[in-house]
Amino acid sequence: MSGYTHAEIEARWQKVWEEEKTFATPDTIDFDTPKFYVLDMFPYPSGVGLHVGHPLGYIATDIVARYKRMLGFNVLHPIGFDAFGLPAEQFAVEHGVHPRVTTEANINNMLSQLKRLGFSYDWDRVLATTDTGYYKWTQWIFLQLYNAYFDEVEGKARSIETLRNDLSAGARFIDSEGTVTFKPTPSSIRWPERTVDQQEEILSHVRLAYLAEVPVNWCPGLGTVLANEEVTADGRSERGNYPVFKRPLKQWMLRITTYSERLLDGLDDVEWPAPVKMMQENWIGKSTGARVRFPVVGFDAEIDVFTTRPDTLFGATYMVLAPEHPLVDSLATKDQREAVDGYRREASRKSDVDRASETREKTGVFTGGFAVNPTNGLEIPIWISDYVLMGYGTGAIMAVPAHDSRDFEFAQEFGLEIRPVIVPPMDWLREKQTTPEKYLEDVAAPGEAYSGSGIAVNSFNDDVVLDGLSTTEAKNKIIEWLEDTGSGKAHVQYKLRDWLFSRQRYWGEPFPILHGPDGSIRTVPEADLPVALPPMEDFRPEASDDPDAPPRPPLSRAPRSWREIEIDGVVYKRELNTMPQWAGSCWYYLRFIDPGNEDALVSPEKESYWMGTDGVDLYVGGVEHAVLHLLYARFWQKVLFDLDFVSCDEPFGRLVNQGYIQAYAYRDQRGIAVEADSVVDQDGRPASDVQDQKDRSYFYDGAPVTQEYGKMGKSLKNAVSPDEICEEFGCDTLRLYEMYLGPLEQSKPWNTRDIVGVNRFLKRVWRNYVNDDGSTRELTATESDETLKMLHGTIKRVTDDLDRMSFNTAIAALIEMNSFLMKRDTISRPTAETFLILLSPLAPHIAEELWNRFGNTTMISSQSWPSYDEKILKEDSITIPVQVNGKVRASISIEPSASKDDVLSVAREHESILKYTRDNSIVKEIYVPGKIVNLVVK
RNA sequence: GCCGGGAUGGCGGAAUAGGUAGACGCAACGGACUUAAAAUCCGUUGGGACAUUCGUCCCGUGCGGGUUCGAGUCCCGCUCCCGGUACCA
Repeated sequence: MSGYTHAEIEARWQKVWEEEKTFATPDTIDFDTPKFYVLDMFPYPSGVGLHVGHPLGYIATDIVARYKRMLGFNVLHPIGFDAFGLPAEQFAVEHGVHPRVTTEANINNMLSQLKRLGFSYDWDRVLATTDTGYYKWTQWIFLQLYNAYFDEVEGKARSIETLRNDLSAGARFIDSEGTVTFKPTPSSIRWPERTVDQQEEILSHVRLAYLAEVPVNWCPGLGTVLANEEVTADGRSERGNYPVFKRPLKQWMLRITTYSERLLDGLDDVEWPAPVKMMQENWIGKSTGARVRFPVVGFDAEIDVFTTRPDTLFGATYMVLAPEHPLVDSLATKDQREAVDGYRREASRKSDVDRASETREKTGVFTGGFAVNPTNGLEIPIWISDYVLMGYGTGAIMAVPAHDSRDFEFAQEFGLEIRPVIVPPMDWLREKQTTPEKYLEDVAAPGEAYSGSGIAVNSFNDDVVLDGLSTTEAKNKIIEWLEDTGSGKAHVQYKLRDWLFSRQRYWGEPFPILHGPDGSIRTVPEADLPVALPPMEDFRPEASDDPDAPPRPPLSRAPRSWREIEIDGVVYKRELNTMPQWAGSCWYYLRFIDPGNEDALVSPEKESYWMGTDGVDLYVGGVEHAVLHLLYARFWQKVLFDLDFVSCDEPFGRLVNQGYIQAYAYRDQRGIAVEADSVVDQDGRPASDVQDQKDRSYFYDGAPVTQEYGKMGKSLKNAVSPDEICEEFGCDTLRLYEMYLGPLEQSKPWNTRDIVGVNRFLKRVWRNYVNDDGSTRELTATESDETLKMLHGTIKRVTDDLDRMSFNTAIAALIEMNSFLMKRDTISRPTAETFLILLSPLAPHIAEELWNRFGNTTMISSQSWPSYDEKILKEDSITIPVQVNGKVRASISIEPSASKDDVLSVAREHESILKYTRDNSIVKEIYVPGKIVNLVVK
């Protein structure tokens, strides 16, 4: 046997690595050695198996893990499964098998696929969110959330117990809405005078986990409610694409909004891709401005609005409430009642899909009521319109049509007053072919609102004058006035909403919560955790086409012995909702550190070593988790940090998003995707051989098809399985190919045809060291200077490239070195072995095999990463280009240490240069040492 | 609309600090070996002009300007593509 038999080699070493636990991270470890925690985003154990796009990130992290081990780091490189939740459950429902069974089968299938790729995970740490030993601690964290609140005074979470003590002792004060303050305020209540039940009711307003009746995203198609993050822009479920309706339901919520500012601030401290930071920033959506109260004419009520432009208050000529606003009912006058009710009915019937799909034409109805503009005392009409959303701010706005495009459109539609209070800058006025005077006279003439900054005008009353002030100055001044007069105050508004945490599904973590007959809530004692999912034959959700049908969680059909529990003679009912998919993935990176711990979610010593101050050192995953998982996990981490369970505030210090693997796909005349595998061109050649060439037309089963290009997957029928590639070329080839495709972060096309390139490389490596008869090549003891130079140059290149995760260029360097070595008559043992070490993180099996054939009894992975010698890399002479007027005209050979004058005189004397300088004079001479000479002639 | 990211040969990509654009691989073409094919090896390969030869010159990193001795890289203005978001007051 002499050829490169990848199948046999790879199977053998995978077996050895697994049996000898080569890559297991010992439980007791030297904490003085620097650590490196490299993590892949938690995969779902999907039923359809992996395609070649999935392992892209895993290959990258595996290379880094192997590289860092050789550099002497303690490396933690675990893998596990996010196995609860909709995908697993939908798969189970579709196949009519219990999710426990399908989940287990899918995990085993995926584990064997991952093992076949030669990954150096610590297989002893594999976990799944569905393990009772795991979700015990998910439930435990929920209890911590329930028993904590966000203390505005300290800017961090504290336990409810501490708050109770502080309230009794007068160290904190609270109002009926749950605002906690350090000093008493007029609205603070007398805590000790309240009954325990009343106190509990007030505390429910501050707990980080709370039960509330709120308008939620109800998805009858899935039989469950969904988080905002799980609903697409066109109002459908991200999973399954079912319509989603707004509807009020009593649900568990997590008060993530209290962490808005911390979640925003923390982004400054992490090394993440800019787009992900941006998406989180936008999702949190911070706006600064003011809240202003407008008294309602005729009865004792005020409309509270939020505005980012309090400097335009004098220009508020009407108000608009969301149709669902609670004040609407009392505001509507007899004359307008019918119109108002009609509009509200219509608005409530519209799902978000309808609202989005309609043209943005403004609709609305006058309520008949008026409010008073607190700045100038003018009575302004109150309207309702669906362009004001109940879910943002206060659900009401002051309309400044002159300086807000939405208000402008609305005012134009209904003939409302438009009052200019800002003079736009001259540039804008010129563009609109107008002047300040003409603009103030007819503000609607430009056809749009001016919403930028400018100089305030028409803005004064007896106490305050804004006229002449810039927008920033005017804002400050009017806020001061609002606060003095009590009509408003500075306010920061966030777009982020609290996290809806209940799902009406079976396949999730049960809540450790009991409901008393009087409506009281009781937590399951820690000692009784986990609350295990009851085994159920019929676990299906009650899906329905009727958006008004009541949600019936599957657990309501669990045996009474599970649903009800008697404590001290009182019968409590268990919470029947389950936690959402994201719960388990919020903290799995902590459990990997100490997966078997039965006494704590993680031991503090191990946690502080592996998480340190910056958390996971390298986290690789898809950009699709930019807001959902990454925001939720950061939130939980911060709560656990505040409560002293973990040692760092941000869980993922460095994040890298891998790009998608894309591939050509083909659709028939009806627009239906056909198997890309079976498409041929006009000459009958497989499409995969010619797909990037010009003048090709494609056929499937004799009928013409059109070519497109997109993310590899089921829907486009263009998936390629890693199993096929491993079988034909070996997983070392697959690993190299996926990395050689281009930068990790970039999306790039899969081209099965190109794989032969890296496969040829590995075969050449093999032939270079293994003779035709299967014997190993004779290696010499000493090395030529030329080869040494090549070797050290390659060490430098590969090291630098791996440090910046530029795997494609590292492979190119190895290819170049191998091609160089193939041409040498002799190779020394150190050269050959060093080459294999450099190759081993990328193509571990062939490296281990050749290492072994050289007679080594140790594992190649236990070797130290080689270092290079700058002295060897130093050249005796280097070739540098000589430019004339910036164009290369010659190259000269110089000593690297040559002086500027020497180099320039050589350059000037060069035959090809004289041509250009003979008839001209040199006006400037530039020499960048070791790089270039440029002569400027005239 | 707004906010990000990007555009380099036939294709994937390289150029890390403003310093020889196109490393490395694929495909293509020519050649060697072979009865033949596969495999393997060698050579050519951004476009164009000139040259019998060594070669010489011009153009070229989406488009138009600019800064600089010198720009794929920096600045200004566009075009197109991809992603996110969408009446967020």
